[in-house]
This record gives sequence, C-alpha cells and structure tokens, in this order.
Amino acid sequence: MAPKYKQVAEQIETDIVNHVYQHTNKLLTEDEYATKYDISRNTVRKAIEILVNKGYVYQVQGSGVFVRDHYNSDYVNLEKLQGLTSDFSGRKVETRPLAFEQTTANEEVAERMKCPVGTPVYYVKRLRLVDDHPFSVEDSYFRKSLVVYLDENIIRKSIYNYLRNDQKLAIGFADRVIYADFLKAEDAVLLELKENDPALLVDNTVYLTNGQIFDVSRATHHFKHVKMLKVSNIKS
Amino acid sequence: MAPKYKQVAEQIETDIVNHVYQHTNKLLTEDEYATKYDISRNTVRKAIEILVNKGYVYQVQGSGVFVRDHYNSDYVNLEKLQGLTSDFSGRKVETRPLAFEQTTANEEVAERMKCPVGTPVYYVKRLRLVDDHPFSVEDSYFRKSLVVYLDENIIRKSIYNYLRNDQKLAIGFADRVIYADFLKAEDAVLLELKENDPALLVDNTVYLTNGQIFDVSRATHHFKHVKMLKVSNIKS
DNA sequence: AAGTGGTCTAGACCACCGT
DNA sequence: CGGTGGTCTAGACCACTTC
Repeated sequence: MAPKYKQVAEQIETDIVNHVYQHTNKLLTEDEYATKYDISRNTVRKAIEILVNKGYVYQVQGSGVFVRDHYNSDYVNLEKLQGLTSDFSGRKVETRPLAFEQTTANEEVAERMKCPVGTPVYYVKRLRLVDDHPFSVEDSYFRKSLVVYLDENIIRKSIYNYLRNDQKLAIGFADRVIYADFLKAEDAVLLELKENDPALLVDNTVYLTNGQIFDVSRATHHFKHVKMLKVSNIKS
Repeated sequence: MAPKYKQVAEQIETDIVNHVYQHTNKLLTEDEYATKYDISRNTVRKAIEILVNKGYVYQVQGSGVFVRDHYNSDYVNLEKLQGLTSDFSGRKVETRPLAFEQTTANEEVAERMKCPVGTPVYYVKRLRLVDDHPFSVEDSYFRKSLVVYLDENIIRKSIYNYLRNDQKLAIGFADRVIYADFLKAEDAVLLELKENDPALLVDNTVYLTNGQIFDVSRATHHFKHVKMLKVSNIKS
C-alpha cells in the first residue's frame, strides 16, 4: 500500500499528462486538493513536492501551482531513475544482451564497488535501442552476495524490476557521474558510430537502503541520440 | 531571515564537513536534534531532507541517518546550483570575460528564451578556469527587460550573486540539458584542446519564480577536467 | 482585503531495525 | 522489545500576489 502522498502525486500527474489543467495551466489550490482527497494540507504539499522535483510544475507563493511546458520524451530525465521505458513511453525500447557471466571483481570494479578484488560478481553487457536506433551500451556488475540470482532471461528485460519485485531487494539511492570522452572502437561498432567520436558516459553506483553497493555500471551513450535533463529548484 | 529548517540544515552540514560524526558515521536522532535546537520533529526532518538531496547523508528507517562517503571536490554537483565556487571551495576559481554586449535575440536565442526575435538581451561570453586549468566556455543571454542592468565589472564576478543580492531578482528554477558533441574550433583554442575532441555541453534555461525565462546559456566543458555528479533517491 | 502558498507546531500511530 | 525513522493530522500564523 503506497502512502497517500504518493497516490495523490500519481493522480495529479495523470491529470497533468491528460491536460486536465490546460486552460489555465494552474493546478487546484492546496485546500481544494485537501478537500477533494480528504487529506490534510501537509499531505497535499508532499504530493506536490514530488511533482515539483520531477519538473512537472512550479510553485509561486501567494499565487498557485503552475504546469510547466514539459519536454515530452526527447530527454532522459535525471530525476526518474526507473529507466528508459518510463522516459520513452510510447516509443519502442529494446534491450539486447551481449554478454552474461559469473566472474570476480578485478581491480577497477573492486575500487568502484568498494569491495575486495576477487569478490564474486555477475557481469552483464547490454545494448539498448530506442525506435531501432542504438542508444547506449551498458556494462554492469552486480555483487553476487547481494543479488543472489540472475540469468539470461532476466537481463533481457528490466533487471531492476526483477530485483525489486521478485527478490524484494531494498534499493536505496544511487550516484551518477556524467562526463564525455572519446568513443572506444568496440562501442563505436555497436552504436554505429566511428571510433573517437564523442561519447556521453554515465558511471552509476547503486546502493541498497542500508548503504551497501550492489551494482556498478558504465553506460556509453550515443552522442546524437541522447540528452539528459536535470530540473532544479533554487532552494536547498 | 532564513527559515529554521534551512539554518539547521546548514548547521548540520557544517558539522558533517568538520567530521563531527566521524566515529560512527551516524547523525543524532531526529528527537535529539528537535531538543537540541528546540524545534519540532517535522522541522528537523525538513532540514535532513535537504542534506539527503545534496548527497551528504542517507536515511535508514528504524535505524538512523548516516553520513555518505562524499566526493570532495572533483565533481560539479548537479544539486547545488550556486556555481563553481561552492563546488570547488579551496581551489582557485577564475573567470575571464571574453565578450560583453547589448544586442537582440536571434532566432536560436528567441526559441530557447521563448521570446520574440529582436527582444533586447545582454550577451556575455566567459572562460572559467579552476586551478589555472581551462574548465569551460560559457555563452549567456540575459533578457534585458528582466535583469535591467549589467556591466563588465559585474560579469567578472558572480552574475547570479549580483542579480540575487543587489537586483533582488527572484530566481526560481532551472532546466539543464546535458549532452556530448564535437568540440568547435573556437572553443578548442580556449580550452587548450583540439578541434573535434569530445565536449561536454550543458544548455541552461533559468526562470524567475513567476515562470519567466530571464537567462539562457550554453556551457562547453573541458572533457578531461569536468565531471558532473547526480545523487538520487529511489523515492518519488 | 482576500486568496494562496510557506513555515512551524504538537502529537498520534505505523513500519522497520536492532538487541 | 525499545529505538528510530515514515506517514499523517489539525490548526496557527506568516509572506506574497492579486484585485
């Protein structure tokens, strides 16, 4: 059972996507939502906060909450970690496994995973395509003691859905380091580009809620097809 | 007068940076902070939420709030918009003005600023250096009707501090689109790289609290010296 | 002045972690 | 089981926008 504020956030998000507020671009007031859903104003505010963080709306004190012009599906939204499928809903998203093996952490992986060299890990390499265009190549390592089981069937689909739903893994937070570099020859072939073209790289480190690292990955993105979007509020 | 939750967040942040929690890596409990600062638990939670979003700490239900290993000063943290000076505190940050003029929006700028072609704007081009290494080249346009005044002296320092503190401009939120491309010849010279090397680009659109766009910019970053960090929680 | 979002409180109860 | 974070409430008062 999801908490109320999440349910309400999803409700309002659906309304936004369905252009319910199109005439004025303005949401209902907080008091109106409180009455509508029979919840307290603070719960309404928590719901709206989620939408603010996702970049759907902005708040103006004394005035209201307004819908933003939003970037439909050309960007990878850095606020939504669920992966490509949610960013590119309505488009064809495909995953091609390129490698899958059980091995042990070499020095580089051990350093990124903060574990000893030789720790057992799963290695997965996958090519992702959107609308039949190569999108990114992804090298992932999963710590075997934490993910317990993986197979070739699972990695064709969403590894994360499997870990969350079937393995009940409590995924907590993630760091992503974003940078540019020369495209390696091996990846150039897969992305249908040339060696030493630019590449947009993202190094991921994913933690369980208790702070343990269970996954590190590096995604090499097609520089022409991939742009990342970060929305920010000037608070904090 | 900053709100309590912000003040407390800054207090705790200072404590973290000064290694006050180093022995256990664990913050005080929410109740302890509530007593310590004589505030309600909800206010403590708002303060801690800020630190979570900045990537300083993570929360474990039933257990406590823990300090993360943090990435001292090698990354541009996408959660902190204040600019380079705060990301690279303790390092030499320099800004060299390359161009400053009053002009009008051409088609590209008008499109990005969602304003008519011909709208009066300030154009600013600056080179940023960190520890004497070229870091990025930045092309910015400011909508003249909203920023009112700028001069060559201001753009040497922090334009944003000036707009916020002296002009009392209410800066609200920003979009950043991050991507990779070939480095242009003109920027290669400034960054001491070669034409067609990779470049890490960031297109910025900055809004006032009322939703008006007052600044658009494009930063071309040195691919070897710049990495961006995004920390995320798996909530929302 | 009325409307609407922003801050803050005090307290209740639940969910999860550890002993 | 006790400790600690997560959700939620009802209400007060402030700050800003709009008319």
